[in-house]
Amino acid sequence: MAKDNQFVNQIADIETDFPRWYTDVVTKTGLVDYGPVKGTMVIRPYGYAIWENIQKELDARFKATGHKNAYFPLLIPYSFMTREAEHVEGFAPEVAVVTVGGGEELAEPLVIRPTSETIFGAMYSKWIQSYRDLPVLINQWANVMRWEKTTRPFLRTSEFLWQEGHTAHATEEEAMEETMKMLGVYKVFAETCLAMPVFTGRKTEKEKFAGAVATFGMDAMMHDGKSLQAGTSHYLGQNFAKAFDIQFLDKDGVHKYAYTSSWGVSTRLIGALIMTHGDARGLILPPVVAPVQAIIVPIAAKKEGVLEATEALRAQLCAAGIRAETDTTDNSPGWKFNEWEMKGVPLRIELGPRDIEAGKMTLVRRDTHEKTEAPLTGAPETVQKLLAEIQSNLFALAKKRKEERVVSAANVQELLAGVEGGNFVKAGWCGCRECEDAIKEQTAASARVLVGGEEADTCVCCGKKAKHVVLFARAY
RNA sequence: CGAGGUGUAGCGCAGUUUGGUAGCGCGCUUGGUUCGGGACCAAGAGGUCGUGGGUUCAAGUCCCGUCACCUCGACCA
Repeated sequence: MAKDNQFVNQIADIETDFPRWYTDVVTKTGLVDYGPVKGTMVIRPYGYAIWENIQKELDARFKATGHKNAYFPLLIPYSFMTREAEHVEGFAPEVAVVTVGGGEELAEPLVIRPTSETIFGAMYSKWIQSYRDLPVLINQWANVMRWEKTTRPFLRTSEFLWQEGHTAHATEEEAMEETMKMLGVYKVFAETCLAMPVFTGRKTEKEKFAGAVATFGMDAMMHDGKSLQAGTSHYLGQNFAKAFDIQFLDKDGVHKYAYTSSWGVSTRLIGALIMTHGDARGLILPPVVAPVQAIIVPIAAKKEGVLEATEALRAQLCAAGIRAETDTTDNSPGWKFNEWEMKGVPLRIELGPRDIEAGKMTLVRRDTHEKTEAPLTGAPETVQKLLAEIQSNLFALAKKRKEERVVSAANVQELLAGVEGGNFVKAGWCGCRECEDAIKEQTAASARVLVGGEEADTCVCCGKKAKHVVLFARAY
């Protein structure tokens, strides 16, 4: 047994101090460090590897739906931002502006992109002439900068990495179909790769993207019952087409404005992952995106044959496509167990003289802590199977929590009680901004998504006839 | 920007009330013994106490200024 708990719990208690648990976990497990400029984060190799796995999975899905990758510039003329009225109003307060270049004051200031609708719009205007040029389906992997007032690693940083898809279509229907299709891609990705169940739906006007006709979002429930917006897909209508003059000559010989969409997910997904699956010991990473899927811990490493056996096993697992590593440091086994558990590695394989003699390995699951033994022969298949089980178990656990913690409310008091109990709250809403603001004021909860296919009688706030069923929650 | 809080070794902290040689734990270095849930022994290295000024024989400690960071609000992927 451990001598005491003093060193086991290097991280804050997850139940009583979740925000602190989160920052402890992201910094102490080597995912990130704080950058020298306030609000920026350095994503360290262990954290970046998660992002690479996310990229790989998403990119394959984008390609499969006909999208191509490209790269657009970081710097955007300030005037671009002002062409779409809502857009500039929404983003102006948080843009970083470059005013000097080469030691001289610039004639026109440049903004460091907070998002790229404007520059995509400017280029699409040049590229699109005919209906034959449509649709244009482009995605870019990039960094963006938004000068946020308060920041937290992954969840909100001044600079973050993301993917932004920008598409142009001949018709409203097609653009809307694209918007919904990509929201669906995000949802499937979140559930199958991140093992993270999500709520999807339309956002209210208040929560809408600046410049969009309609925004659809995907929100996930975090461990403490708060919501995190994990992805968005916007139907932009002709707003940006008109602002940037994206016109095409249609089959009927008439010049028409294109209909555009944009959609994105960011490194915030990593934060979402952590806040969805963590426990008192630290991170739990779903196998699909875990940088290390199986960590091999040699026991009595100096004894003859142990290191040879662990290396043989590692090579065998890696050859089968499993991300396996061996911890060959001279820390004690107990130290390694705790360290790798904190880092969220889904499966630990202990290999010591006893195992080797018996031709076995000892397996310990991160999600259930269940310890089993299995023969060394056929190790890759055994490990693959276990990893798949862990992946689906994580999803099942998160889904169960998600379903248990949605309650209904008939009035603001119930809504308040619901969110204070760490729940998402379903309630009727009349659709007016005043009620939405009043609810935020009184409960600190905001409208996450409009729930489709359900009806309510009265508004939870004013009691008038309800137009929508809304999922309310406190949000990060 | 409004309200609170914190700055002392890489990390976490004590010391500040009542001024008097700069401390503790972890980590780090070297050597040895260990290894199935955060091992042990021994010897080391490491600090302009955020910063500027003031009071004093003497300031981590008292006074004034200033900066940074954290938490909670307003804003947001």
